[in-house]
Amino acid sequence: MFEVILPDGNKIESEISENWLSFIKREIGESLARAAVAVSINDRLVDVTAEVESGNMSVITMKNPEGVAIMRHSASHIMADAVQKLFPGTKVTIGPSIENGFYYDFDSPHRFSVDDFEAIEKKMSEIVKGRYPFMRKVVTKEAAIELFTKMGENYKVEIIEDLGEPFVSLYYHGDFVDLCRGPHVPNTGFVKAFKLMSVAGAYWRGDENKSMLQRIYATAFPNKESLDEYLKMLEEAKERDHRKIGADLDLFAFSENVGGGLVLWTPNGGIVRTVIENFWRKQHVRNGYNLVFTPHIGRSLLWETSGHLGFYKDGMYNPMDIDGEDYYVKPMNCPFHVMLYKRKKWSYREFPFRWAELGTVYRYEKSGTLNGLKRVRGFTQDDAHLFCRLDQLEDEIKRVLDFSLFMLKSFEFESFKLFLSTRPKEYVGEIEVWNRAESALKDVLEASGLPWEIQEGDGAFYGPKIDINITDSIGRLWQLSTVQVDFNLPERFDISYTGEDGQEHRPIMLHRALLGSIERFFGVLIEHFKGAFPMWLAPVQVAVLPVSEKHIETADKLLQKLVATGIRVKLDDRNEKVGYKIREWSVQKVPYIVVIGDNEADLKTITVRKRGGEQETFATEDFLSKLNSENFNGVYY
RNA sequence: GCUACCGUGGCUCAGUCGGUAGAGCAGCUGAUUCGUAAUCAGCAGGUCGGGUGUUCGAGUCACCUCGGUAGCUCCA
Repeated sequence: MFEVILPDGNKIESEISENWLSFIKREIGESLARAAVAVSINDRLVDVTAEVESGNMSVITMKNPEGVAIMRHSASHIMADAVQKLFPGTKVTIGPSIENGFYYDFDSPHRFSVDDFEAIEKKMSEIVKGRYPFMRKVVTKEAAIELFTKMGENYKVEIIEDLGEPFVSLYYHGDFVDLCRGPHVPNTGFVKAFKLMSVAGAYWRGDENKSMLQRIYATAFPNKESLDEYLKMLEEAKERDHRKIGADLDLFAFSENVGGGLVLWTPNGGIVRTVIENFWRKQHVRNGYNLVFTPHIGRSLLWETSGHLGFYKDGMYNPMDIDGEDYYVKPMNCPFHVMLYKRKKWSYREFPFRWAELGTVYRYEKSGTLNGLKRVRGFTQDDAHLFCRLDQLEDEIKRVLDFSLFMLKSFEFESFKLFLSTRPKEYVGEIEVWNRAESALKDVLEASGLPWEIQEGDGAFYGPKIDINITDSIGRLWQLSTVQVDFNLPERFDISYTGEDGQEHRPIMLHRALLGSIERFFGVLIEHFKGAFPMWLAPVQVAVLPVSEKHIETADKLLQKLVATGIRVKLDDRNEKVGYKIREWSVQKVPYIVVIGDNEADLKTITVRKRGGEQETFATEDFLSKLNSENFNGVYY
């Protein structure tokens, strides 16, 4: 006797021993039975061919994310099957579903390349067309080891041995068999739309000391339409790639003569950065911060005390010898800010301190990890360190969070997700202080009303933290802001203040960055706006185009007015047709283009072409004041 | 750092089986003086990322190296 409770609360009783498929068909409906890819029973996913059991049950179809993941996992088996049929001698390892697709890692004498994809996809289609049922078989560990040993699948054998389970499950489809926990779709015909994406190396078990396997990335969707939609989104992301736009709009550059991961800011990128930084400084002063500056290098003693030389030496560049002393290029600004603190004795009355710096730091990143502006070796943190009393902590965190959201919103990021990382296994400081800090952070998160998640044990050893992620204009998540509590550095540098009681107390230190690094932030901004910066950030805000030579004088008058208003404007007096110039400035994504011809001879009114092509005629003075307000009166220029 | 792939004038790309490089755009010069996404003509520009080797001969093959790309590992 089975009692199956459906999601709507209905209870179905059944005496029949059968599999879920026939149960669903009889008790719920045939169409659902056809669509079912798996069954969730008591929050456990099983095959539709599994035996009916009692509990809370729901049918998983491709409409559920789990259903799609199961289908992708099945697709990875099909891909492994196809690859093994086409390339004998290929050994299989693992092939999970991942976000937006799946992969399978192979060990093969054959070097896979995109040229193989067509053949593999064709073979996969054949397997799909065969509608081979996925069949689960539970065998003993020994039997499985014997089977895979005979097949020469030593990676599978290794997995089974490490599992340490007496029984393992195998999945068959056609003549292919793989060790697998399941579940899988009922048959290969459920995989309807798939595409191989790329091939890359991956270490066996993610261990860089183990052998390198060949990973084939692929994706699969419930139908062709959603696959195409996904491929289109990838296209869109590619078009937005800040490296491409950065070159097209001449925003930044790299030079192999300078070195990998070292950014050259061009005049165009330089002005954007200047505007961002001026805005940043202004807002920091408004928000009760003091601006400080510290050197790029410091003596080894500083880094010994901070612990960087102990823990993060690999990320630091080799020291330079100055008068027989080792000096290091800074990978972080904090030790300098601590030294600013240590220059005198402080009273509890003086807290909190908020010291901010756009500090350029250098860190050794492995060459393979460098990526445009997103991952570089020299970058500028929009850093600040706060020193406060424990009783001020919550307030300060709240201020940072509010400030951070204000900054991000100013750059037209609208959607946020927050993460709280808590105490890891290895930590410094007292547990009560940790608890108090964590609960302060939690309270702030609760009060924010924004979506947040806890990442248990993910904090740094020196303190808990909050990270703020933004969603960009095509839905990608980027981590920008971070606030970290630090119990470690105050201890290491032995900093203190005199309390109300006349005793020395240890202050709490906070590290925080709002934009993260200016370089990375710029990269994210470029992709967010697809290079079409809002007017206040655009390198060139207005282009003035005289129709012919005789209009240059008038155009120049307008130019002078704009310059006087603090607008970044370019006069294009080249001997070219208007259409040609329009095209060039449009491609450069300039917010406003003004054509000056006979109609504008007196400059009373001008016709403005906005980005996107729309035209509007303004009284010149009105246009100037519109620009002025959009440009925040030029205060950030 | 590891694996795979890529590297031809400022940019995008062509270059067959190894026989000492070709186009468009950009640039320059000249003509044209023109109303909202490319006017016409001419000129100049590269020794093929760098190095070594194989060969009578290498952009084309091999090895090394630098840079980049996709991942893996890492990311205080």
